[in-house]
Amino acid sequence: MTHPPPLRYDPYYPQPPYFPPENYGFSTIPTVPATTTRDPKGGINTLFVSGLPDDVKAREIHNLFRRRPGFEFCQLKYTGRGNQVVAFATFVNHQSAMAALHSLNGVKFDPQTGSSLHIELARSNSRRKNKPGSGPYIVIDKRTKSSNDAHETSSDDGDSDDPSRPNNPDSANQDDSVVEKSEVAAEADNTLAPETEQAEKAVDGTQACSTLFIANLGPLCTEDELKQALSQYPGFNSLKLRARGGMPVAFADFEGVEQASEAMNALQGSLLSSSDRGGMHIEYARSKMRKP
DNA sequence: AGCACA
Repeated sequence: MTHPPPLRYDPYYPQPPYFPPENYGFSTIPTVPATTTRDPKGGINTLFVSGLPDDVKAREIHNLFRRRPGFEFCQLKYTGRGNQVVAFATFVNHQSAMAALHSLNGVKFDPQTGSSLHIELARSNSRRKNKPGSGPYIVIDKRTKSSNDAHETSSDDGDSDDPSRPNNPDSANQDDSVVEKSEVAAEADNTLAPETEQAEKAVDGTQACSTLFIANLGPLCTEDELKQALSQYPGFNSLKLRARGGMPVAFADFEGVEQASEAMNALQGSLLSSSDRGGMHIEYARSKMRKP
């Protein structure tokens, strides 16, 4: 017998996906914010990425998505057949996943070969592996050492934690419930580099800033507790916690926008021990913290 | 939905 399903996540969902409450080596960072799989239609927050060269590294996939607002983690999967490599990138919500999809779909991934990315919504959300020590990206290598390319059936759905089935882009998908294709014309021949210098804007339109605004904190949140969580990330400078009336808010200053973004993406929606109203909500602050 | 300190 396993544990009874916790109803607190979504009492309206008949079989809520169970996210184990263990923290993967971290004391203050939970697994996934509570926004994960809620409604069936807009609830997909994982992207399916194809069109990758066969020598792609998981690190490259991670670097491709890590700056996108709301990014959580990704996994690279070497499928058993041919040279096909696919990746999955998971975001905090459907909205941020779509934003990343639109900004990266069709982008030339390798100028040498001219291969460009094809990104669509995954058929189901990725779940973080239970294995401790899993970093910000995960590699699944199903390539067989012996030549085994004569099989027609996909043999990659053996485990239940398989997030989504990669479909061959050349063959028509015979699903009766076809995932709607992205409305972006993928024919556009844009050689846009993924790392173009642009004033990074978050999903909600806020301007990137090296100071973060943190809300949805519990009334008993302490500065030390928050500082402990933030100082795990490089470039963390200082923290200011101020309680205005009821809910406290905080400002966390980082060396640069990049470091602030990293911390925001990593900590978005995560719980502190003092949290009582759900995970932290983190945005870019409207102005940088003054120098001490 | 909540953004201060100078």
